[in-house]
Amino acid sequence: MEANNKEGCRDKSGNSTTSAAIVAMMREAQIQPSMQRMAVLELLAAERCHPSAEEIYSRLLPSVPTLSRTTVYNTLHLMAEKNLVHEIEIEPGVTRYDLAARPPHGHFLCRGCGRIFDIELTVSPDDVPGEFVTDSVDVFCRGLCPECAAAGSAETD
Amino acid sequence: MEANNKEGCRDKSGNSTTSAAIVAMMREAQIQPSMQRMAVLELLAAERCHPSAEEIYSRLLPSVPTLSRTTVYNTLHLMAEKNLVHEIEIEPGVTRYDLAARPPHGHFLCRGCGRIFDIELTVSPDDVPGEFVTDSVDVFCRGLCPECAAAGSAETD
DNA sequence: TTACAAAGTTACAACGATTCCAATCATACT
DNA sequence: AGTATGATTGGAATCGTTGTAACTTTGTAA
Repeated sequence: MEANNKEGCRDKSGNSTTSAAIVAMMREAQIQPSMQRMAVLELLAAERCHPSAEEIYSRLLPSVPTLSRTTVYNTLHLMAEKNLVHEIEIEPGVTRYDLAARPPHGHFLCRGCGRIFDIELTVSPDDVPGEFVTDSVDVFCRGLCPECAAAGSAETD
Repeated sequence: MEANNKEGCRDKSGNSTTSAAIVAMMREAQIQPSMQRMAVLELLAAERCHPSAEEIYSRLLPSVPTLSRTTVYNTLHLMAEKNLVHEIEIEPGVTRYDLAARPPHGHFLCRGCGRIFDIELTVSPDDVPGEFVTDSVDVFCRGLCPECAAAGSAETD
């Protein structure tokens, strides 16, 4: 893939969640709010860039120098199990994470810049035909984001 | 995951595609029809079990003993690029493959038996909101297949 | 305050899917 | 035949993730 997403997460949404809210979320999910776990959840709540475990780890390392990769993985697995986060496997080889406490939405992977966007597009479990018992439905789209599409068509003009 | 899919692919659809048809598909996609590539595409056309690269490799090995894993990967990448096959990343850590020459459909991963089912549920690229240029949309569902759901509810009866 | 159990964290080894690479082989065109 | 091009091969290397055993922290009760 020549796409690059190295610039990191641009989408720092202004709504920074307070530590109190973070702790409340974890208590509700029956998860002990340790420092490390709070750091992970806080990162996920503050930014909307669907980071991978590795990205979470390296982004947290400066402020939590003794942090271990294993702890990040343990934490994310625990939170996924307790439905605090969703796992997103839109790219081969990496699992990305998204706060579950958001309105349901689809995801769009841009093949230009490699970024992943939230889009308002969902499918209801009720739409699944047949006698399936459906826990969840994910919608993954691929193509060009508005920016890259504009840049691409500008080039060929 | 305690789910098992070891039994392999049950869904041998009767419609075995002729070698001639296989070759035609490849010619159309501008792919040289080598023995190895034909074997891969033939397997994909004959069975509807969404095999992984490893599964394709080990299933082909008896009849093509000198086959290399790398060739399987090369072939699948090439065919994906030429839109002869689709990559399905419904499970973490493995890419599965599906013949592209089928009516579009969604996929359902059963957490009971681990099998992947085709379901009649798709989303049109036109439904993606905003200025995105959408190449493809995948719908991935998780839950229990009819068999496992029945077995589960029978247990608790 | 000490003691102890339970839970959480850590570093590192191990694993599996995939990719990389250099060598070999097959094919088609002079 | 000779050569260029593309396909195939096997093995090493990479990368995300998981497993493991030791260590640290926390909570609780003497």
